[in-house]
Amino acid sequence: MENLLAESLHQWMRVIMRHSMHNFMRFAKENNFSMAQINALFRISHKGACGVSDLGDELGITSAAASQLLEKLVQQGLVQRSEDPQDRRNKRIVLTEQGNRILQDSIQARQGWLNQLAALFTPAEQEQLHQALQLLIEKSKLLGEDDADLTGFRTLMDLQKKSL
Amino acid sequence: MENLLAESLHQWMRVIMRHSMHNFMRFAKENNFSMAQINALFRISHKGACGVSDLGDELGITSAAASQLLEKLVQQGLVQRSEDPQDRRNKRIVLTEQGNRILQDSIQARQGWLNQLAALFTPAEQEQLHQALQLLIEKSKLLGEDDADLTGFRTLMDLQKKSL
DNA sequence: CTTTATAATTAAGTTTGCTTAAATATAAAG
DNA sequence: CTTTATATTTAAGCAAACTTAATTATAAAG
Repeated sequence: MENLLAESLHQWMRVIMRHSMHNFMRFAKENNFSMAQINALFRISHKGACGVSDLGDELGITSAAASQLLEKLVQQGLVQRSEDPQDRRNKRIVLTEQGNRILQDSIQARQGWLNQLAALFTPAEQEQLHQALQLLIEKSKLLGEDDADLTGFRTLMDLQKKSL
Repeated sequence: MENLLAESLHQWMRVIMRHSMHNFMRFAKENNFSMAQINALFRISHKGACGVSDLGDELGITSAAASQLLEKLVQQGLVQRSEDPQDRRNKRIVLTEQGNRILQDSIQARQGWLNQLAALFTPAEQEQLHQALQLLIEKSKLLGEDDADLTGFRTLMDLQKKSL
């Protein structure tokens, strides 16, 4: 790795993944949610009120699939689906209070350990780390969500093609 | 939130997830891997040589399911499955060179943006952030992987039960 | 008004990822 | 040796999450 900070960031990411994913998946399983469903709750929460096709695009599935997914979430009382009064072809999708609670619980399941971690530091260290993280968070806002093709897709797809 | 650092950590986690997950899932989809498969590659890489049932436990599935999952990975040339000479009931599961390459590519897809982020800082900032992250990584080692029930499962399950 | 376009849903069928139960092979114990 | 236990695989079947195609409802354009 060319860059010391980049290396640290990658290392930290591995730590996060190892600690978080197991609990998160256990949470999903024990409460009978699919990853797709929880993912949908996240996206709905993040986008605010949005339409069915929008959500499908967001999740990378067809609008038909999104509609079906939503139907279940509505039946479970996690999502409210109402007509858009402006254009009645559209639906407005929002989380119910309960849906938001489930989302929060899933976040807690995934990152509850961060609270324990934070408690391990002295107040001075906490202050220093807090500032460092704020710096990272600030700069992250300059980055778009999609990395076009800096991600190594091409090489992999070539590789796959040859191996088939 | 009671703690400033904990709050920053949660916030930073949200940033990481938002940036990483979309690219990661797109990677999986475009290259025709399921999450289960990539997850398996991770676990195999992390545990080193291990048996089929071990892997199943790790992934939270039956050994039959693990066997089937592995069969596909073997056919794709990503995993090598050989007899354990010590106890020939056991299989030794290891990544092939190609399997490891796919794993690395998937990591790149997920965290390639971290390189861009790192490049946004001055050398002095990079040094400061590097040290902060190393502090976090160090302390993380003191934490177990499972959080027992600090994760809020109980409250959620009660809630679910009532709503059914 | 009639046509065309758009948003969501429904229907039908496929694939995937699991499960349990049965089969196979090896090891360990009596 | 025979029995019992363990590790993996195979077989059969099920449920979830998609897909495409058809349907319904509304909006916008001619």
